[in-house]
Amino acid sequence: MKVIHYNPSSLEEAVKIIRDALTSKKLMVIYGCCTIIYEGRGASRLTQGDRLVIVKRDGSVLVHRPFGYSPVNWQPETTDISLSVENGELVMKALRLTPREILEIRFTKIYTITHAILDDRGEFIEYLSEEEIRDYLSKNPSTIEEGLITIDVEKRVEPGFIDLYCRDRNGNVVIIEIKRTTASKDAVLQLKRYIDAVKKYMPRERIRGIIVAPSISKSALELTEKLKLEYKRIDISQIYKVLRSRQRGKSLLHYIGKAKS
Amino acid sequence: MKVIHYNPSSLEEAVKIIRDALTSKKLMVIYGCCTIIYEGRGASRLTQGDRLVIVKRDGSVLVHRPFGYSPVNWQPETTDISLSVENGELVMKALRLTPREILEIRFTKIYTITHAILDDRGEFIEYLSEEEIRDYLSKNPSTIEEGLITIDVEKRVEPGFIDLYCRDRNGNVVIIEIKRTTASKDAVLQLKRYIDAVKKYMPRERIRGIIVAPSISKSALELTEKLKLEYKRIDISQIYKVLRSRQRGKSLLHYIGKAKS
DNA sequence: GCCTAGGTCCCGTCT
DNA sequence: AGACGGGGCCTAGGC
Repeated sequence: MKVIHYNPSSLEEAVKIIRDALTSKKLMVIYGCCTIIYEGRGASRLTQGDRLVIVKRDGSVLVHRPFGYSPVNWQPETTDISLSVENGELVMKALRLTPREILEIRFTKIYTITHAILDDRGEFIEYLSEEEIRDYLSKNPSTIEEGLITIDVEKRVEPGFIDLYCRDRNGNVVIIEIKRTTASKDAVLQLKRYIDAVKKYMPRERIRGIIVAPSISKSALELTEKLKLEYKRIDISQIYKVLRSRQRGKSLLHYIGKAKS
Repeated sequence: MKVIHYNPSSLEEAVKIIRDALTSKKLMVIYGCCTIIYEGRGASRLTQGDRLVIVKRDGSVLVHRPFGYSPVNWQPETTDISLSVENGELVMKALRLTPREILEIRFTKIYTITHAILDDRGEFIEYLSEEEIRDYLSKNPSTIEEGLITIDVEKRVEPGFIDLYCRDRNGNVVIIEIKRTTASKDAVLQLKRYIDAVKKYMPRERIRGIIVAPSISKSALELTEKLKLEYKRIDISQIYKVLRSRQRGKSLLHYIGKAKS
């Protein structure tokens, strides 16, 4: 990777450098003093100050202030970035079509521009996404309850997708909603919706519903009881350990996340 | 703003530069080749590649790949960033305490480091947040329906907060749920929960529920009808114009967002 | 294109 | 500290 670094002496020069970087699809970082206008789903103004502006090769634009995780303004993947100099300001406009939104960055001063082509073909591997936990539990339903049998995974019903559609040792239908983190009231209501939908098709069957999560909020647990649903705690780090031991070679650090039950 | 730019010739030199920038609370941008390990609420690995790493003065860390809005790995506001050189790699560890999470960036090569103190005291002004729309509608309930009177705003009931608690021209209680963008099924269910909660206290009254939004999804509209609720479209750009005309001096661009009804 | 659901969501706010 | 809801959420997947 070769990083090229400029201290443009004028905004006109900066325009040339930025235009070059855009056409050659480089990643670009600008330190500059700017004001920002955004209009689209919402609308905002940011008065003058020093910021870091990042333009990526797919046209995504990020404006960062000196603190905080989130960009103060942004545009995800724009096809259309225009540049001009107006009234002594370098104006960069990033237009997005759906939804129709415009981000306008007006630089009064550009301190430095760096750009480079990043050679990034790295593989991103995620462990213990909800999907992975669902896969594990669908193959090991006894983790949830002895005698449970998985009938369907991600079963489509009217309101959405049922994580696990099972039957218990007594032959009852059991609908399972999995959460990777603390289950909230929303999760319980989601489960209730699925049960109501399934009940329509089997009005005479007893249908159980279980929230499966490492922890649950107090009000969510109350709601669970009120709606005659169940909550089953699972140990994520336990699943993690089992999966790790099966994937020898992929050595992982000790799992440090701990959720309360 | 003074941006300082380095091309460190060794990882040891890079450590010194980064440590300096950290202690003087600067914003720092690193172009480097690295692998990344994250463990916390989830866990991930990213194999080797060129990336942009940003460290802000509050200790937030962002790792960006050459495309996309989202950082591939991150840490929002860490108190503890440690640096070392191990086996020919510069290791930066950012630790967060609640939730307990660790981000480990292992650089095999650092191309450039820039850092600066950004003087950013700009004011960020947002227009038409849900709160602003709610304020407007509470003062102008006839926008929703002729004869409507606002009784309470953000009224606390068991499941949460009712946006607007009103009475119509016939004296019926009207519960209003406002959405700034397309209303989803969740919004409709939220409204239903509020109505059910209020019905407990006034079992004999007729209680109407209205979803107020610039647009609504097809299935949400069906659910609205099924639950005998109502949907009222509002024109955000109209409210925008009225508010703009009242705030003379704050000239705004023409509102470009258009949501379907 | 719309809609649904997840996310290391982040973030503010309130208890 | 947990809990709850909003966000220009973003992003992936289905239809």
